[in-house]
Amino acid sequence: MLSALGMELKQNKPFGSLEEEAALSIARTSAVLEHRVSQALKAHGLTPSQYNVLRILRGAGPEGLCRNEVGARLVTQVPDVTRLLDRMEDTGLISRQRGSEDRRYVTTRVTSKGLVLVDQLDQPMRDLLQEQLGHLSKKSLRALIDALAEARHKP
Amino acid sequence: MLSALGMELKQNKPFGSLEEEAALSIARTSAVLEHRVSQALKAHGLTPSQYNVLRILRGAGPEGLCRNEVGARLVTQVPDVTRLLDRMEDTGLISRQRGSEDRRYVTTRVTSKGLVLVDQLDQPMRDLLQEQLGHLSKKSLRALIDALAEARHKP
DNA sequence: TGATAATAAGTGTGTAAACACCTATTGTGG
DNA sequence: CCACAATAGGTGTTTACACACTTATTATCA
Repeated sequence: MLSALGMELKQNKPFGSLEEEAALSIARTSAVLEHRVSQALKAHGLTPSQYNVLRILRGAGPEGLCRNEVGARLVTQVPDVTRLLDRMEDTGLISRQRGSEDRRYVTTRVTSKGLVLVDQLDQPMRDLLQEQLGHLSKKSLRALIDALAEARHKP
Repeated sequence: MLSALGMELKQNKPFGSLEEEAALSIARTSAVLEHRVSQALKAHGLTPSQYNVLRILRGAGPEGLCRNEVGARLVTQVPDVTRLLDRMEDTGLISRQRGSEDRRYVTTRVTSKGLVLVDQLDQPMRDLLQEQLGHLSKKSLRALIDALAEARHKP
């Protein structure tokens, strides 16, 4: 008997191990969920990373954050935060200001335009999340979150 | 008290919902795992998608598969399978042959060079998988796989 | 049978990712 | 104090992604 994922990928041989099936399940699920999010954000001219930045900067408040802090808080690491922020500055969603005491730092802040956009996206994103994962029980979600945390933290 | 993921992302406010935490956990875990795989494959000049193609074509055997079938079996969908295969044909890992009965089809097969490479990668990839997920119990893995399958299949 | 739909594959183009390398500024120890 | 490491940020370039559009071939059915 084939696993659910095996059938999805038209695979006609079983997985080599539970670990392999888990790894592929994680990758597959992430891709499926992110694709939907990406589609929803595209209507507003945002990529998932850009949306993530907006949320991070909204959370940081008026003091803003330096580039590396933004990068560290991204759910999905991107190695080129500079140009990610460049693009967002070009579209007026964020502003950047070179520090005065320590001139190495550049403080990044969300603009009012960016704030309006991210606020406006809260409800649709919540709805999308409910549509995607709302059918899972609290217990399933908890188990999922815990198992994933365990997977990320090697002993 | 903060969740584990919350601390990882230096987030100072709790998640809005369990669903949100689950979605971010999935994305985060997938990114972390794939990054390691990507690093390991880079030494052999492969991307994760290319490695996936090699495994798919090895599984398909000598009859090969047409482009769309390869695309359908990819764990992470890519909208441009043609050029993914182009690059692999350029590096001699796969071969392509226009069909004779139905000339719309192009059959893609793994070459002996590609086969050697993918065979050679089996053990290192198994080792990496064990390193990443080997510390999870069978029960945890099963729970994870099941919860992810549930997440992918909306009611 | 012949217009038309459906299927398979490929192309063009703008955008973003990935990686190594470079510049500017500040902190530190001899 | 000054060489030098450390930190913060940016640049250049190659490669890959994503989307819409196009071509080629076969199936369908009025």
